[in-house]
Amino acid sequence: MPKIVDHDLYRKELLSKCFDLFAQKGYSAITMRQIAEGLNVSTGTLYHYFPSKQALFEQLMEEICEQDELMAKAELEGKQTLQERLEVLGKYLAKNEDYYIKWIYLQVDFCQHQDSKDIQGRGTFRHATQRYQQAAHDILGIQDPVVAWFIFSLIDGLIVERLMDNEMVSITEQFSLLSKMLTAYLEKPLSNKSYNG
Amino acid sequence: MPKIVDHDLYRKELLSKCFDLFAQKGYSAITMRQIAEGLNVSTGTLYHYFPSKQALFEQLMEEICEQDELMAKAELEGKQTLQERLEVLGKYLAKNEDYYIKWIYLQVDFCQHQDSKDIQGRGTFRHATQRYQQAAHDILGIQDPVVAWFIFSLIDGLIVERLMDNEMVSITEQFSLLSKMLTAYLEKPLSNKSYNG
Amino acid sequence: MPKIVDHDLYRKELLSKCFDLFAQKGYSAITMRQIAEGLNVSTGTLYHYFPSKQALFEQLMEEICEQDELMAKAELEGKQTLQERLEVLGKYLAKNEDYYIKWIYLQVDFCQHQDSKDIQGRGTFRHATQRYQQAAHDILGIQDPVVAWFIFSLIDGLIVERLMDNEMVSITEQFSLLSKMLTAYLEKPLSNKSYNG
Amino acid sequence: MPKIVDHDLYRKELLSKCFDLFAQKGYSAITMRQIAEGLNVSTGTLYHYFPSKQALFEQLMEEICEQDELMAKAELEGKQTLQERLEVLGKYLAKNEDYYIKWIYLQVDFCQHQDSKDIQGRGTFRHATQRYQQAAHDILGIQDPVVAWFIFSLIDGLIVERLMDNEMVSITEQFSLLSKMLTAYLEKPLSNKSYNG
DNA sequence: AATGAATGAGCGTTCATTCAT
DNA sequence: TATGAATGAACGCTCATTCAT
Repeated sequence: MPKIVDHDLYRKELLSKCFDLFAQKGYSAITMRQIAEGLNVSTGTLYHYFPSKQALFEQLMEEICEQDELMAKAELEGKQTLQERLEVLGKYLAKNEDYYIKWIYLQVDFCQHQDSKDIQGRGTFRHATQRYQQAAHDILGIQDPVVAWFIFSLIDGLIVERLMDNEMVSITEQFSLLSKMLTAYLEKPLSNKSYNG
Repeated sequence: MPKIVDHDLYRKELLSKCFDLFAQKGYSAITMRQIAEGLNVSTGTLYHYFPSKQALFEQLMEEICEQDELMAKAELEGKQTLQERLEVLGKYLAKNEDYYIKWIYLQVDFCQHQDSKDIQGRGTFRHATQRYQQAAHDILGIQDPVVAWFIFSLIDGLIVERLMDNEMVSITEQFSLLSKMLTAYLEKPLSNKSYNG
Repeated sequence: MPKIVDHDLYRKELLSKCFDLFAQKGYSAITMRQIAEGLNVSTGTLYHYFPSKQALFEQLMEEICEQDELMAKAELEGKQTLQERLEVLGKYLAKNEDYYIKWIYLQVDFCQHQDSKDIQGRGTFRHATQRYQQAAHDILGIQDPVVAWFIFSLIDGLIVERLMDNEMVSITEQFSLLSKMLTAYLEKPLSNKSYNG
Repeated sequence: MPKIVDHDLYRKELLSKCFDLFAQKGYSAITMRQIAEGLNVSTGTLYHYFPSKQALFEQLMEEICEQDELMAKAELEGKQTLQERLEVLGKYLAKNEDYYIKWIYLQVDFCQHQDSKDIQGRGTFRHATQRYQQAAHDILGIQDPVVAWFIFSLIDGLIVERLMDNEMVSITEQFSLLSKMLTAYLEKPLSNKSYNG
């Protein structure tokens, strides 16, 4: 009888602990030794669960994509008006700013890393993009994809500004402005609402 | 001492050629040898002009910050209305999308790198942030800083989406929407225009 | 204690399956994991039967030495004339060329490995050498040790040439020549037959 | 101006010093660090001259093949009769036994290593084989290829026996026997001299 | 008896950096 | 000024071996 360990469960446990490590130093800069130390295991054990640094990173991305979606959905459940939803979303982002800064770090790393290496895991990201769009419908109740991507882009941009330590930008403040702009825009009776309407 | 002039000139020349190299692979992943090769000089020569990889990177960031601001200003010179300016800015960004994707890569790298290493060059970035805000005034003619940062954040976010290869997002389209939303919002007679307006 | 019997039997069973594994990759290049996989057991089980990689290898050598001698004897049983015996031996070697190539690989590995490491198992090989000489008597009916070692050396050399993928060398052809040369030499009435008579 | 080093010359110098190192421990068992130490350079320098361990080994093989041929030719130059040549060759091999034991170690390593890895450098060896055959003509003045390969195989086999520390085998003694057998065989008037003679 | 998770030293290789020329 | 040879610490990864189960 082997040592009783749920291989897959432990793998996921390790995975979730890697998030901060990768985000803080970046994919290339962090070493497997540092990750192992951060996880309180030996390098050998780390390689027992993940075949390579790249595989570890890709598995992490996938895992986080899933969790991120679930978290966002859970947060917005039951909110009715757009204003209400935006407010909740803004507060949620502001509260979890640190998390989303790390998340952006990871995503940018992933893309940079994808550009130069073999095009593994491209599917993962495509998939994520589609899910995000779907999430826009589900979460915000917005039909127009241009508006949906406007909001998502703004969110990304706000996180990026915060990541750059820009203290002039407040997520809640910006969400408040977004809410007003959106209201003004959507209420305006005349003209087509979006470029390709 | 005419040599000094040559030295500095050549240094800036090398610097500008480093942009793509750092952006494509990331700070940690690219090697001094690769940079030297890309610059068609020996590693010795590279170290003759830059004391270290970190210094090279920091000098590059500073250089790009300056150039970026100049380019943006030049682009928007003479435009009068906000709509006109946004349109020109959107087209400019769309046209130079690849450049700005690289620019974002660089900035994110820089921040990640700053977080973990000695806090060198923090000044550089702070400075840049202030300049950006100033640019909002000068370039877009927008007084309200919240609105200015809204636009800058959106721009960052759009670039990030493009960087992630999100083909659902079109910069010009989004700028068109921004223009309309902004118009609707600013025209609306009632209520205060911004959170802390 | 019937378990002891099983244990030893199973150990020999595993041992014989190791032959190809060591021969194909070499002592240093093959890993205990690969051996375990090749034997369809876990590394733990492998270590249950053999205290170390080195011990496993040494036990293998001993085992093969014994089997090799038995096989050769069995093959030549009942042959009367030298010519007849040489022919049978040549055919046998040609037929089992692959086996003897592997055997040479193993022996060379063993010696190389002996030279550098602790001088364990030196006895094994000495022993084997003496047995080979004895075999020359028994198997070929040759009294003169110089001639006996001539033949053994030639066999080794032919295998080495085949191992080096030398397609110009045919074992049967060479044995045919050996037979003729030996006949011519032994028939020649004059002079002492070997260097040190 | 760079440090003045004849890159290629130094490379060959390092190469020739690697011979013993590889021969003593075997390709897989010796480490690049050990080689570097043996060469009195850093691992970095070693990699400056050789792109990989495999490449180093292959270059070594090629180098030794060339030198080996030259040495053998130089040794036998001017000898007239076959007996004389065999005697000289035997003495030469006996004197350089240690060298040829190492050479065999290297060759066997190379083949084992070739079998399992990419089939690089196969050409090298084929080439060497042909050169050896050519050498048989030039060096020994033997026309019949079967006899030529008989002698080469015997040489290989003698070296292998010595490598296995078989003290019963003396190279000069065996060469003396070879000489006599060959004389007896070649003098014998009747019958065809060799298989395809 | 048998498993496979765990370890950490050590592997082949790379890298920022130094320095003789 | 400019070169590229040299260094050795550190990288991603592997391995023989141990041990809890």
